[in-house]
Amino acid sequence: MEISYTEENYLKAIFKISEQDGKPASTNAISSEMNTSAASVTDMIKRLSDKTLIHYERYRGVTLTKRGEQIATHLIRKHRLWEVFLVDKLHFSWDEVHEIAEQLEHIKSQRLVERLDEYLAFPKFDPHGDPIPDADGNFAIRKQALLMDFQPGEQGIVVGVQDHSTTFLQYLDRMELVLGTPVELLEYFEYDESMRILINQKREQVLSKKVCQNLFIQKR
Amino acid sequence: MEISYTEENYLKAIFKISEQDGKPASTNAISSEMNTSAASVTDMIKRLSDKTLIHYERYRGVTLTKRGEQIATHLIRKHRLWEVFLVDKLHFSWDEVHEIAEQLEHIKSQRLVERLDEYLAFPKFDPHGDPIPDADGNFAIRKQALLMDFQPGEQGIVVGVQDHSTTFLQYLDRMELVLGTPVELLEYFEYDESMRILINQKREQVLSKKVCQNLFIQKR
DNA sequence: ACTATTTTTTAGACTAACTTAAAAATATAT
DNA sequence: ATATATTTTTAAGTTAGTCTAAAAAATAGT
Ligand SMILES: [Mn+2]
Ligand SMILES: [Mn+2]
Ligand SMILES: [Mn+2]
Ligand SMILES: [Mn+2]
Repeated sequence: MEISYTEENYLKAIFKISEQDGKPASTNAISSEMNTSAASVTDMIKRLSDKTLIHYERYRGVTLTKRGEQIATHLIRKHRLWEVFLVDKLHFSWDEVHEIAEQLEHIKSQRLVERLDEYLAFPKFDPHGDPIPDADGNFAIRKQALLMDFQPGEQGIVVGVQDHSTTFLQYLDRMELVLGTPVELLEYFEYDESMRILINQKREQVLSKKVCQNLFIQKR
Repeated sequence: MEISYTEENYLKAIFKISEQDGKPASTNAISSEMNTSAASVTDMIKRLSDKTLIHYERYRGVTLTKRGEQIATHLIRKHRLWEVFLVDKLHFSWDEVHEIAEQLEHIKSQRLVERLDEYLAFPKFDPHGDPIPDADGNFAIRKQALLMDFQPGEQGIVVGVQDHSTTFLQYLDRMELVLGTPVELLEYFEYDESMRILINQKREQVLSKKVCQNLFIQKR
């Protein structure tokens, strides 16, 4: 059965919401994620349900079926592989690639994904530190924590971001807090919940609460 | 103004027909190229005309405006660059790439095209020997002729194909008549218009009329 | 338990892109 | 020149995806 560009985006939205909230995706949550009206969502829900891509009970929210989830994770796989391609091969910066990958993820060719994966040397994470699911939809798991939850003295390396906005990514570039950078929490200021950290074992920097809440660090 | 995926394909079809026939594209020619009904074409012609992408007089056929032609050549540019990528970098064979490039040509990102072009070292021809237009829509010209029109004794190298079908491309692979192969016309048989040629200065081969009509050779 | 608020669905309507069937215009052939 | 054939357009209708406004159901607050 053919799945349209739009249907694919709805499946991806439902996957994202379910993952974030840990419960069925509500009509409003989907409409907000998709920037469409709630009525349009109800409409699409019927279509996806007819195609057995989602489980749906009215007023109860939706969850993906096995097949729906497989399509969603495959889209995420393609999205993230293309982001790796754009950054590693075409030298885009990490704040420029998402929009293009949003288009590229819809290219339909099983063989293309496999060849691309191989060409990129089977990457496990994308340029933002997000895991790239394998062909079966399994995501690599990594023990990571928000800088927010660190105690003074603890060390680690930057491995990902919660916020994917251009402004945040450019801010991190400016602070030389790219993926792989070693950091150590020196001091926590209760007053504004900011933190003083040591970047790359040589430069001290105070980071705001907002920044600390959006930076994933792998402890060492 | 936004141009849809479908509108892009119509512009490309009109460009192709005008180029082939050297005259305005008729409704029927477009419907045949697009695999849609003539009525659908008339419908779309109105939309494209409203957007000033084509010149249109009813019952007279259509031609592209400057802007319409610019969009069409830019699509061809992207299509052929992606084909080079697929063959050169992802090691697809030349008979597998067209379908995927049909999708990739619609990815919208000026910067992506530029980076891709650079990454591929600014190729001037695609894997089928077709010229890749530059950013201004100018095609490289190469003096080439169909093998059909050669005289016994003349030599040259294979530089392109007229027929892009999978079966023809696979036939050429089998005959080791890939792009760049030196050939010499040894003998012409009037009976069935077939030709005996020397491939790569070592192997003799008889080619049918149909093959000779679809193979572009650059004389030397 | 009832009322008020929020969420979701239904109803009705629009656009892009498509179809078939019929009508109109153009081209061709004697 | 007129009849015939071909091409193109018009008319009417379908589907996917969208919208706004109104109705219905579920949730929350006292
Ligand atoms: Mn992304
Ligand atoms: Mn990413
Ligand atoms: Mn092609
Ligand atoms: Mn080609």
